Amino acid sequence: MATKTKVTIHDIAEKLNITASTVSRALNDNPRISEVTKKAVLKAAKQLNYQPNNIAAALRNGKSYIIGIIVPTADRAFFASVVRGIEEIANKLNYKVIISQSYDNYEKEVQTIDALLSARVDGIIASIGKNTENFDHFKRPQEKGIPLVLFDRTTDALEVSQVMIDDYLGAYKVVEHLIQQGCRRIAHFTSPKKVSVFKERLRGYMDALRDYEIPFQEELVIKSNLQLEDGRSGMEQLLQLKEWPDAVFSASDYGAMGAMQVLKERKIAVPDVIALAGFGNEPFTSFSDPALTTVDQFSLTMGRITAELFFENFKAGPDKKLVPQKTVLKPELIIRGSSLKAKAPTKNTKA
Amino acid sequence: MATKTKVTIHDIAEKLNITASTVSRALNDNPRISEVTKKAVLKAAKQLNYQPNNIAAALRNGKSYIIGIIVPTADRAFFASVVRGIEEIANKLNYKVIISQSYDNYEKEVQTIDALLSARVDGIIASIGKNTENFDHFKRPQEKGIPLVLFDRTTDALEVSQVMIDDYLGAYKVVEHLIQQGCRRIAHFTSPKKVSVFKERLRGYMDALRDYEIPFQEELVIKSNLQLEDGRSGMEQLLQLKEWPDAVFSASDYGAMGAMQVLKERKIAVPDVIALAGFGNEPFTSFSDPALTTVDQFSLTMGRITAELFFENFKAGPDKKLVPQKTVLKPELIIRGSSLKAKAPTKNTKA
DNA sequence: AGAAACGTATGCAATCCTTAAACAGAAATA
DNA sequence: TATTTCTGTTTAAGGATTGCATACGTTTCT
Repeated sequence: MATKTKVTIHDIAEKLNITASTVSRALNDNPRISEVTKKAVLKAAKQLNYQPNNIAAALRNGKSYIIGIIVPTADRAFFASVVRGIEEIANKLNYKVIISQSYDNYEKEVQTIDALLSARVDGIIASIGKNTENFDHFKRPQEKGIPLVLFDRTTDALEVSQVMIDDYLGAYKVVEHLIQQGCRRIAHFTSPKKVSVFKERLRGYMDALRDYEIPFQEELVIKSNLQLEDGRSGMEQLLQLKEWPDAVFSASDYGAMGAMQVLKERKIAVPDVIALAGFGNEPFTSFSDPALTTVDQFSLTMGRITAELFFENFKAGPDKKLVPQKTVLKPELIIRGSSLKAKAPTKNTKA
Repeated sequence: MATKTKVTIHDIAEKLNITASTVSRALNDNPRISEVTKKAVLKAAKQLNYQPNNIAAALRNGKSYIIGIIVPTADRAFFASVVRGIEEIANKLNYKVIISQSYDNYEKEVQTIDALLSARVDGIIASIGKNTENFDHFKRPQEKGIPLVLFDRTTDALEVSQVMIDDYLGAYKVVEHLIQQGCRRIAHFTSPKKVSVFKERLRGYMDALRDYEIPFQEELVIKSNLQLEDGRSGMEQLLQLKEWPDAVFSASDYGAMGAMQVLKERKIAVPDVIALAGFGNEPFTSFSDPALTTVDQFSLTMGRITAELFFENFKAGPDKKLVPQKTVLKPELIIRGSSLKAKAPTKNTKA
């Protein structure tokens, strides 16, 4: 009972012989309404099984309490964690999140921005797709006064706040570690795409080599999509070289795992003959044998920080032309068996 | 330029000296509007940089084109995949998805339902939290005419459509496989929670034992939260028994991995001394050494099917008191090294 | 004492933007 | 001429919010 079709504040008003505006104020705990009335309203609302209509409120207020998230795909551990972190913070502030996937597809990304704007989200948090080279669509939210924050896959071509990890540093640390383990011929799996994270990792790789006076060898850099299969074929390719590498640093954990599979199949010892390291600290990296040395990206933290930064900017108001903030998280090198040569000391190991 | 504050259909109407309703119809490709007018409207809309206001449309139509998803957590591989599958289908139909996490917390789950109803979602797709034992809050959407579909963690206490895998069958197959490998003392990791999936897996385990005339042993069933740590302690516990088990079937992959870690540390051969099997086909299961035998749940497919079922019900209309459909997907046993004894034939292996 | 001033609690009416039913004028057809 | 057909217009929601107005009781001042 008491569950007719749609109950509105007018129904509550009618029941109590007051007006809808009073009901509205009472429900919003407006100080202009007496305690007595508030209580009566609350009680009647419950009795009638009233459900607030956020849509109507959003129309009136110009605020939907929804923020949009755009990720290439929702089911990669990294993005899933970031989404979780964002939702966690948003939820605390009574915001809801709409999630959309671009599938690394440029057109879809453009459409998605448009759809989110039409949905009247109060802001957008995004990670740019791999194939995106023109960023004009990311300017549209700001033109409309909708704040935008980018994470991980960002670009400096836009004047927006962004949160990322120091991919350069992470890569540098990996390569430095491999060198300290005695490796001198270190291969690198990277992506041909113009994605900042991969460019940075490559830069870190090259700089570490340079700093340790190891010559850069073109033939040791393999460009691919960095998936498991690419790791396999990349490794095969490296094994064709007259001189094998003594380590492979893949810009993605998947690539490293592919390489590990090939090496195991061929009974090539990891890490003793060829050491391996990945990037991302995907859950599976700790379960392989040997466990994979990798770089943790603090994905959950990144999600939280991104959301916090977003809401900070947000509170400042759309008028305040605030300077875009760039937050760079320090990655952590996770040293595991795949790169730990026999005599080297175990340190910094993490499950 | 052309980007003032907010452009509405009235601005377009004014510019063209027609009325807003005509503009609205033109934008919606209503046949009652002439081609000439439509083109003019479209052109003006572009010129003015018009962005449709879905909120206003939703208020008017009583349809938001948003569906809500409730999952315990967004960053478990299984749920992340399901979410991806749902979003994929929803997106094709021009729906957006709001994602909320219940964190397996009952109160939060209740609140979330309420928040989604207030947000005026057109429907809800949910997986029930582990600690939920009262399902009244799931009745509310239907009272309000908002369709609800459950997946994976479902309940028969509600008259709703649901999509799940045949957990019973999956578990049965695992245990049958272990028996065929020669195991006779098979332990099982399960959950103390009243979650259907775990109860079904336990039932499958027991029935397989019974069918093969292996006595059920209370001491071999370990109840825990099924995480990595629980798998470790569960394994430790089993190793205290006077007589060790010769196989462990964990209702979750994490539990199985924990067990594997302990066995490796103690140099107990897997699978020769103790075979292992998990459930879920988490990505990491194929990377461990030995790779973990498990059950694939077709999470992505489950997401897609759930969404399709949802939209099917949806199109039928809220009035049609349609009989709730129960879709049960067949799981696939993925046999890998952790359960394959030396002499047994390799079959059905999958990366 | 009478009136102005003030504070409290609420009502009134407009607004947010889009849509659809009902209606209307002009051209086309019977 | 009467009736459709086309193409729009008028008008009224849809539900919540808010600036301004109002009603009433109390305090303060002359």
